[in-house]
Amino acid sequence: MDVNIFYIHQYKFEYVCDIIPETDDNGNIIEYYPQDLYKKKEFVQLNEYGKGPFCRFKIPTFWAKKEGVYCIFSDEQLVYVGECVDLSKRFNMGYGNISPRNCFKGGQPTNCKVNNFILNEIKQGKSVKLYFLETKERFEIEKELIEKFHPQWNSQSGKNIRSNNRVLNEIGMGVKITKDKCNNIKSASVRSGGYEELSAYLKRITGDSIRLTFKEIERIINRTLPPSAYKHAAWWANGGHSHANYWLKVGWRVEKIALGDWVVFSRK
DNA sequence: GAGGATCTCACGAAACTTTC
DNA sequence: GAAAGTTTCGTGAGATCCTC
Repeated sequence: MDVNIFYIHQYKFEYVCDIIPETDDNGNIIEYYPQDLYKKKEFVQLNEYGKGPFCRFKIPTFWAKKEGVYCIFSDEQLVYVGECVDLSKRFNMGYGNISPRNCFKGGQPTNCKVNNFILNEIKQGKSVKLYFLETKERFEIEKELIEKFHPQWNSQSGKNIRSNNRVLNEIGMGVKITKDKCNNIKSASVRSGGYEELSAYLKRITGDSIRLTFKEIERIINRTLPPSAYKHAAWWANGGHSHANYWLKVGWRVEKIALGDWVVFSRK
């Protein structure tokens, strides 16, 4: 019997390693608080799991560039299922090493959550083991396992559904209702929140790029920008939001952004 | 109730830093 | 200088809130 093989449902997972946090000379786990190192910490809020403490750990680099589904077990109990395109990166740069930025909103709360949970399990004397299934069908299998086992650390909403839709889209079966809704310019113009004025303004620009301050944009749209525009760079992403269509549809994209200060638009 | 606006999550790419 | 490691940013997508 191969002790490195473990069947979860009908899938053959390989044992990767035990997760072992770094310890000091006395064998005590080194806990750290990377959020203190973030230069802009005064301007952003910690995410739900950003408070820490966190630990550092690594898995063998043998697992680099391996795409598939991973499972984390705590004392023989399946606690988390995830997917990745590179297992080594996911753990050695993601879960195993929390960067300062990731403790804050707009960072990677899942990394914080999993790292902190692993630390707590190990502090309670439990052993945390990692298993991996190399597969291209990572989204489908991840979803299937989460639905079947309801692992404690997996969130119940958002990602799983998104992953499923991503798969459907990738195989050409997705019905992109959300995107179609966003592209419904006729109704959007009725409730555009002033962004039509921004479209019109950009349409009149003759150069290839323009830098506008937040105040200038507010004057153009004749209202204040929403708080999210000040807090989240994601608000300015070129897609994924209905308001982005107001600059995209006239051939512009956001090139650079200084939150709360200015935005550089450039022609697509 | 419909649909736009906002918030949040998650991944990967890019940029930057460190090590050899 | 190249490779490896680390950190930050950009993007896409779903959930929820809000307005009409």
